[in-house]
Amino acid sequence: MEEAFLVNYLRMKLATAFYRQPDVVQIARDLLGKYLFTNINGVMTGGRIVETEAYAHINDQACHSHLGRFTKRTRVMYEAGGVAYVYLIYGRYALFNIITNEAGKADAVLIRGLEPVEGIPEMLLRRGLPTVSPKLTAGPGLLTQALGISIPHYGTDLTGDLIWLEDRGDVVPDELVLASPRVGIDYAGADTALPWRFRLKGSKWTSPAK
DNA sequence: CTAAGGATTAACT
DNA sequence: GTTAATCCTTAGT
Repeated sequence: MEEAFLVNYLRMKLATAFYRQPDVVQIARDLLGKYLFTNINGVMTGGRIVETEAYAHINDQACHSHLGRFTKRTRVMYEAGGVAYVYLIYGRYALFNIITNEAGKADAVLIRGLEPVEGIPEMLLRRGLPTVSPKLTAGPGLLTQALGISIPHYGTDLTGDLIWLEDRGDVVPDELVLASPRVGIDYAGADTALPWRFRLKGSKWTSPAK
């Protein structure tokens, strides 16, 4: 087998077919072990996804697009799967979500934890940290800082060369997946019991939140 | 443990 | 048009 082919095979960029699958919960689980990269100002940074949460447009009050809510902020959620939904929370932190499903079915997966792999010196610089620790990328508002993702990346096509995901042949077996209720959504109306938060068992790069 | 921070949104006039 | 409450969190006591 040609080496070039092998490298290509092991580093396959996720295509629209992946993002447009109908089951957002399944996608959230399958994203564990995938790799998220950015190439901003010619600097590549990225890592392995170890924590996600699913948000569905139906039967899910916690989802920004629930019951067809369509506003300036939620507009991209209604595009076909494979674009970035970035929004600001608590006035400070950008959170990165992947839009899934077909156009009009506004599902999303929030990326909450990342194991740093590529461009670690640049990530440290962006985070203002001297050494590598879970404070680098363990948390949804932290990994966006480390990767340089912010509000202007709202709507970015995830099959392009700015922000993208790769399957590197890393398979996470079910026994290493922890499914639990989501974080930070216990406000009026949200179903806090749904086990739609997925974590890689034993990873120190999952978010510290309750 | 708690304060911070600013956009977003719903609820008003 | 305006106001007030809210938030898929983090950093710092």
